[in-house]
Amino acid sequence: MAVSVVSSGSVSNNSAESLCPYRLVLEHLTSRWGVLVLIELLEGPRRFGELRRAVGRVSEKMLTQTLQTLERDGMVHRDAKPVIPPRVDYSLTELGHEAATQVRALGRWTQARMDDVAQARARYDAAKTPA
Amino acid sequence: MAVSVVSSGSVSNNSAESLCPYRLVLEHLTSRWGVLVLIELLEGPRRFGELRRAVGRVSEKMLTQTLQTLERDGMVHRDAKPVIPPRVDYSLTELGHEAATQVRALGRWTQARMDDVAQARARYDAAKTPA
DNA sequence: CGGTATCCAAAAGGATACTG
DNA sequence: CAGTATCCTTTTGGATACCG
Repeated sequence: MAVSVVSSGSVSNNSAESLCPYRLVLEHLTSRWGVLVLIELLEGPRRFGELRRAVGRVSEKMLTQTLQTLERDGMVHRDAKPVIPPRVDYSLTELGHEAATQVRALGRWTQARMDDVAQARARYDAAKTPA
Repeated sequence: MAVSVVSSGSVSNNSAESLCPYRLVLEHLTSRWGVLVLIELLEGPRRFGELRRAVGRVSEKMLTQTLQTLERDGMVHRDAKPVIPPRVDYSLTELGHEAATQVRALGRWTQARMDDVAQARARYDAAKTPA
């Protein structure tokens, strides 16, 4: 009856605030900036500034936060070189590589299906606004 | 240089507010309640109240919003029976079934890897708080 | 039952300034 | 360069009340 990823039921009712732990990790992987960081890192190691430019419009705060979360979850490896000026390289761990590959697959699937989505929306909107 | 899901680069810089369209759809699929609804519907059609109980602690507002978004994107089919009291069945479209399958796969992978994540976190936290 | 509408609290997110 | 700290705006989400 309830939603579970593993068996046929039960979401493992998230009491109040905290959802089941895996849900939190999943949200990190699929978060707005997490997705883009993972996909970019799939191309190879990147410096902080490179990621910033690659991702587009991220504030330093959010990129930092995203990277720290992914590092803590064991998805991203942070290599800070003790030089002046500072140089920090980020790369995927093996775990992160597995995750990123799946995230990218879902992203690609979505892109490939955007025409279907657009058509569905057109139908939906037309039905809603017949006037 | 920039993150793209399709080629080797470019996130397709999201100018300001709106991200590229596919990113929005991806966020619908991977949203807090979207994930749980898709996974539950993979088990079969569900009524509004059934989904509400299965997902756990969702407000009516959020479940309605989630279902409407997924319906508009063509992932979910809504079948409202004209009876008293009202009865509405939700089910996955073919598109939604494809999406849900991938979402569930990512969810399952995450669950299967939770031990690795926990260990990574323990290491990270230990390194941060050596005192 | 299956919603919609409104209001309010909480969290996410960005701009700016500053540091090692 | 790669952050951290602070402030403020925007978005998200829940509680409540009401409707068909």
